[in-house]
Amino acid sequence: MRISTRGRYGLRAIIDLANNEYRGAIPLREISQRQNISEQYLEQLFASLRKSGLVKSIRGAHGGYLLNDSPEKITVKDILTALEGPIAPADCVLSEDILEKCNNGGNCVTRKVWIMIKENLEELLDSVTLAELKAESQNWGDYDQLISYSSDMNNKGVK
Amino acid sequence: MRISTRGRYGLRAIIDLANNEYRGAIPLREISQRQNISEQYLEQLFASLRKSGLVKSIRGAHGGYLLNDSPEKITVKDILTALEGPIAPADCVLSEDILEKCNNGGNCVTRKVWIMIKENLEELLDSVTLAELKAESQNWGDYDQLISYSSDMNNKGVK
DNA sequence: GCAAAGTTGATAAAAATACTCGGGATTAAG
DNA sequence: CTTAATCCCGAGTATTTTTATCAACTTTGC
Repeated sequence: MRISTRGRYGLRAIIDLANNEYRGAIPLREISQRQNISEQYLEQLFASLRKSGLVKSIRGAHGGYLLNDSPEKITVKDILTALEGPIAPADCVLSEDILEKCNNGGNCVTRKVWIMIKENLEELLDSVTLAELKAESQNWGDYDQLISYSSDMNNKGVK
Repeated sequence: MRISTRGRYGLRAIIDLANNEYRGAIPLREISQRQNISEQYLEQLFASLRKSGLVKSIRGAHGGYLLNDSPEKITVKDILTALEGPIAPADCVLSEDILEKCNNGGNCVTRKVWIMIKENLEELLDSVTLAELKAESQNWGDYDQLISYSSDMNNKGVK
């Protein structure tokens, strides 16, 4: 039950963006430096965020990324789903197609457990918005400083 | 946010055990056949369950496994934790030792999210007992038949 | 035109996962 | 006491997933 670095870095990165976009489009280079995540990896993460419609990009010189919606409308579930794919403890709760391949046809005790986990987690993550995380991070004073260095253990850092 | 096959197979296996132990110690061979999980893999899973005190073993001919406690006292959290390790979306919620290595010293918005997930999940999983799963599976009639073939996608089956 | 930025696809390295294998120890039954 | 059934344990391996990195390309402001 771990969240991969995609989700962990990505959430940090989009909070960083939310905290800075008042200045206009934010290039990944900036986020990379503040969050100590390689620019190239961030590119991958923001590609996912963009395809999910959470951020929009402005190309060319002085370009960068902006939130595509107000932070109040973006939830942690949106963000983690964009980065890690659907919340599904097991494949059989992912889609009906896959469920059909299962000989139990859904009459399976364990499946009920996976569905319970999925629904519980979705509700929880949907209840927290990016706006709340942004506000909270700003309460601590200089947000950029606080999370300047990796908060995650397996961050290799920018080279 | 996936549960590995250890957790998925293991939960099925211990439900199977709960459903059959009224007959005495159940050898893994039996569970292996009913659940279509290789005996050798089951050995690994039951080693974990035994070390966590959830099951006890009887060695020698006519040996096998028994629950070490009444099913009412065993929760899904106990089972999944035994099989997959502690529920921790990120390392920084795992132990104080690891947290100390984090430059933020815990003042980190994302960490709050991971703690929230952890606590929510633990409470949820602790609220479901093996007794409940057992009862539910028996309501469907012949439990053994119903879950005879893998309910999981990446089960290679017994050779 | 040039430099700053996003876009894309390939690929490589590392880690975790999902098993398999072989031998050893224990014990009930005949 | 022998045999077969069973658990026990440590290695080893194959596969998949994760975590990146790289290079080439496109877009655009100045």
